Amino acid sequence: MERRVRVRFAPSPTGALHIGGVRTALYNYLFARQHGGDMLLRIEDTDSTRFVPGAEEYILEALEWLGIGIDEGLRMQNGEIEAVGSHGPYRQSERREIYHQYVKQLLDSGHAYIAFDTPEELEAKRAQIPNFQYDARTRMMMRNSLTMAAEDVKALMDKGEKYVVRFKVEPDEDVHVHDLIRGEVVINSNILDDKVLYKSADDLPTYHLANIVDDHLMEVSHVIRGEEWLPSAPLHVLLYRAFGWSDTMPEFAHLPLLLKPDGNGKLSKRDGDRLGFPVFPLEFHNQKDGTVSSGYRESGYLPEAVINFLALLGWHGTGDQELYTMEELIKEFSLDRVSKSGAKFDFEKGKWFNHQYLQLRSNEELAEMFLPTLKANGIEAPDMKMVATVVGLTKDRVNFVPELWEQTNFFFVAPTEYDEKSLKKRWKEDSPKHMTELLEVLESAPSWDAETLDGIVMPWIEKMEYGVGIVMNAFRICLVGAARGPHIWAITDVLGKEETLKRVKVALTKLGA
RNA sequence: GGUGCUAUCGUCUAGUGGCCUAGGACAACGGCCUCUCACGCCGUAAACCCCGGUUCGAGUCCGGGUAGCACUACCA
Repeated sequence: MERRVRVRFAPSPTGALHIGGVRTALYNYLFARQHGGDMLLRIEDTDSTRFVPGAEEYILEALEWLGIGIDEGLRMQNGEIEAVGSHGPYRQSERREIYHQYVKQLLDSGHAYIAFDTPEELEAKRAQIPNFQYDARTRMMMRNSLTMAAEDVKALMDKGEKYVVRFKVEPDEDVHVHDLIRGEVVINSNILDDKVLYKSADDLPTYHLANIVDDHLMEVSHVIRGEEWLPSAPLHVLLYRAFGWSDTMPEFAHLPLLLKPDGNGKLSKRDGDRLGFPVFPLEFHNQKDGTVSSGYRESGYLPEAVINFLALLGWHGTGDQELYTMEELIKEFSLDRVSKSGAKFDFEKGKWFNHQYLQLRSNEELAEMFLPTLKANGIEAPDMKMVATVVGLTKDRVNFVPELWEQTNFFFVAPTEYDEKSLKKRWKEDSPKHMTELLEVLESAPSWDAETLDGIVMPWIEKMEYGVGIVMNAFRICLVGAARGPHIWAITDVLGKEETLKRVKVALTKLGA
């Protein structure tokens, strides 16, 4: 009996979508596509205190930008959020009634109980007893429906006293979790505590309950999530069993964590700020705390580069291939080739990926993407054909679109000053004389194309025995303002005869004739 | 503290008992190309956490240690 593959990505709208979360979404997506299954998106907003406005839109927009398609649940379509599928609603905050029903089932079957202990009382217990845990050993000394008479419980509830529902974990049992990446993980139930399944604070279930109920109801076949969930997986197995859903319990796969590039620990938002790279796919303006976080998209990353980079952080194909399109990833991906150990986030390699994918985009496309940077530098309405040409001449030397500016600025703005180091090395005593003569040679050019210019300038240099490097580098300084840039005839080609000659003349006046 | 997971070049990783004098990529370094700066190409340096065991043979299997990480909330 082969079940239809259905996976879900279930983020919490508590801020921008972390890059580790993006990778989890990606792996889910690849797995779903490969098996011809469904990729669902569900919003896990059961913590009303941590809700951040705009986070949900952000998450959906980020996935859309990256090309991680959603088949069911919530998705962004042309800037609008839409819900598709027959297993909704797909926001947990809208599923209260459903959870009520299942909590009742657990209560009725004796798998859960009501507890009146306040957060303050629990705090006191923890302070009083070292390593205090609400479990089989301690629950009989707490204020709950196990220790109190039924009528007292009812009385308290009728009085409106706040209470939570806790899962009753049976002691002394080895709970087996089968993990597709790690194999069999066994944990004794003694170390598990009687987790709160339903909170009194906001009349919503905790993650654990909502997660199991939803995955069951939404017919999820595989739960692919971060390793931080591995310790609570036994609890989830126990919950499936308590509900009587063991037969259809999903398969688990716990992904390795993304670690800080330096030092130790999990990659965090702060690392990005500290080391100067984005930790989020898109720029995010947090309305709750007023912070702004930079994003890959705004930093000039191409979505396909981010995807490729992320795919290889914790997964590797069978050969030496490093460059993968989404289609290739869908074909090649497999959970048993996912690493078990955490991966330090190597931002440098990300740059390389972007460089690779930048080369694959057309000059016209890149010119369009370059526009905002040009505008920021005061170039308002450039000739797009010219921009495309210039981009084509320089794209192989940059990793990001905005970097194109430092490679091409001299095409748009004539140099007003000249790089000192270049002058020292390339502007010789004879340079003014050479440039003055070169001016005449160029003036006489029958036409203004690379071939013609090369055909008259080179023989002239040779005849005069000036040395190609001496003349050309001085010429370059006149046009660029420094000893850098593409081939000189490519530059003159874009600049045109008039501008080229003008720049040489200006240089002669500024640098001394 | 407890429980669990993990452990190959600086980093991401290949490696599923002999093909490993450990392969690839990023970064680093050197060279080539060249009118410059880059790109590109070629090359160099660089790793099996430690100790036992199993085996004819261990990076690969087992045990112990050590280290790192995660979890240990009415957060997810």
